[in-house]
Amino acid sequence: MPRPISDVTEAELAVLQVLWDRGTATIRQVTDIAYPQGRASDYGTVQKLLERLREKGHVSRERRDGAPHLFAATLDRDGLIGRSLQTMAEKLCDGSMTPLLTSLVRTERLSAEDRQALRRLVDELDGKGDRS
Amino acid sequence: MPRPISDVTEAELAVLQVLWDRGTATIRQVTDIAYPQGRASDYGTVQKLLERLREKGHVSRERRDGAPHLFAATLDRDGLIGRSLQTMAEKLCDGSMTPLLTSLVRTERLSAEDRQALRRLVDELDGKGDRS
DNA sequence: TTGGCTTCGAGACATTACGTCTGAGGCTCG
DNA sequence: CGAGCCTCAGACGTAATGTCTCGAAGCCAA
Repeated sequence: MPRPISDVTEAELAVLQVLWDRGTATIRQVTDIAYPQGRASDYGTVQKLLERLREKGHVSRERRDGAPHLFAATLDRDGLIGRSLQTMAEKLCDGSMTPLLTSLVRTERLSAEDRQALRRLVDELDGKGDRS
Repeated sequence: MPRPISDVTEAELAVLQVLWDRGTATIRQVTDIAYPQGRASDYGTVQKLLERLREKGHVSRERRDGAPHLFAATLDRDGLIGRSLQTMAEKLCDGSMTPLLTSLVRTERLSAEDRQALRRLVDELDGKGDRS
């Protein structure tokens, strides 16, 4: 039983990016931005993508009478990042995110400021109880 | 143009895990571990998966005469993790890994030891030049 | 040698995901 | 009324993925 999954696909992500940028948008607006070539069928494509994103719970829709539906992302960029990292941890690290963290710190060329920020973040966590 | 990608698929990952655990293995050995149900066709399945992994350059094969081919992973777990993080950064963060890092530190319930280890890692980086 | 086993290589196959496209119907506005 | 949007729903082609099968070849034991 073959079944590739990815929660948010390539084209869906392009749509999400527009919503992230603009906050809210109509299908027409998303289409104009995400498909500048302006094919006739692009509108329908975007509509389908928004529909699927809505089924997944990542996008909400506001009905307005006399005006086109207004769409907004319910999953923001950070949310998607967290979600993806979680999935990745489950697949590759038995659920633990620590290996990902280690890999990132090792790989990333962190500037001095980055390192400072990171240290501050950790200190912050130290403060907030959870001192296990 | 539809084209979902993932570099390493679900089934391929299962095969890789076996190679990571055992170091090297024959098709038969991988099959026995990854497909305990023991269908007749599983051998062929594993063979195909190994072939595809080899095309992607993630697995190497050693010919031995008189004995079945011996397979080994050329991409280890950390390598795959780094690779995946990289892909993710490109898709979601314009190539920068910093947002991933921040998200991880925020999300992960880091124990005191984890935090210590992380601090040490950062200090280590501070030492090694690259003090931009 | 024959028969049976395993391996190897290659390809066929069914199912699904994904992106795209189309048509029917409804509404508004001129 | 007609034109032009919008919405809903579904169909479609292509590709990916996992599975399955086949023919050829090698090895070993009887």
